[in-house]
Amino acid sequence: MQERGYQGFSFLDVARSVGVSHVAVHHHFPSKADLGAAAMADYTERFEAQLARIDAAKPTPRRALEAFVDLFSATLSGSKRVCLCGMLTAELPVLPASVRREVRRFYAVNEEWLAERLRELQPAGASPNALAEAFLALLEGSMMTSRAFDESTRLSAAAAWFLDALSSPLREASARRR
Amino acid sequence: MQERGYQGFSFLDVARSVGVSHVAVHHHFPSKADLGAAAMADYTERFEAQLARIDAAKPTPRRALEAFVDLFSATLSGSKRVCLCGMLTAELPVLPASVRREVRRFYAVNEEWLAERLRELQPAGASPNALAEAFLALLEGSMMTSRAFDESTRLSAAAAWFLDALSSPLREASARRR
DNA sequence: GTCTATATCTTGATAGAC
DNA sequence: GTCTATCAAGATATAGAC
Repeated sequence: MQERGYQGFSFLDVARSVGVSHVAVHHHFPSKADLGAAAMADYTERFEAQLARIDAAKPTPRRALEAFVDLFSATLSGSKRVCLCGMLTAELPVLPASVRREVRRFYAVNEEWLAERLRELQPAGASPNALAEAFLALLEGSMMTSRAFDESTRLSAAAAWFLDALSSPLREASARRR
Repeated sequence: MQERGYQGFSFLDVARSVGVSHVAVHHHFPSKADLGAAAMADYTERFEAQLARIDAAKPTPRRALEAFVDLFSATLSGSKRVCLCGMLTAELPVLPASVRREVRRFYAVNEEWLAERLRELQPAGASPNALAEAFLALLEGSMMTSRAFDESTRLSAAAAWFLDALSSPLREASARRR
């Protein structure tokens, strides 16, 4: 699903990767919507666990955001896989409602986490919520182009620029002056 | 293709929208790869024409970039369509080589145009090429989330933030000081 | 839980008539 | 250029045995 999308994977693909018949997969996930929603829900759950792991280290907001970027870099490195949520977002109009719901939940969870860190980092700038949305969109987008060109620098460079623009003390001064 | 992707559209869809049999479509575009590559090539060509239209007005670099953003906003407004290139980028691993080639050409054309405007705007900052890549990724990514949440503000807010962060005089000062 | 067998549908693609 | 007819393949899904 992360490589070829919801429309691009089949029960047979899953079955082969596990070494069973495709009927066995149907037994656990009756419909493709069930399978897709379960995969997305599991993905979000794992992501939440890693967010908790980041928080546990009590990092500065800036370091927390860098660790967040690393989650995306790790997914991308050495594979054709991008963030499952980014992949499914592109296919949203064709997704069953249950899968769509899980995709939106991923955004809710991550944008909330990001907004909290951004609030600590730059309380006087643009709305933390808007910044969180833009940052996540940038990560998802640059992840796609990174894969398309097989250049992992696209993701890391874009993220670095964003964080740099954010935490520049001059920019904070500019925000305060408004 | 802009709504459901390369995998999500069929010859029958195209045929119905034109009012002919799907065989007639095969006559003009023998294979699906031919159809996909032609669509992407046509899309890039139209985009190039609009870039030329922007240039013809001799705008400031900042205004030119804003006009570029408007091209994306216009595509998004009131439909479920996103940029064809963004859509196909997500599906890149499953695309025929001929289609993939056209997708990459879209990036080459637009990133070059953007880099030129960014070079005029902020010669001392981060590499214009890297900024162009990040900006395009941000636009493609926020276009996806705009559609996913039916909130056109996501695209416009993200673009505005980027341009604002770029052209801040304080940021230019910061760049000069390095 | 897993299998074989089967049903049904859609898709990309071709043959050949008009 | 368009049509009807047809094909082969793959996908989702179910029935029923083990």
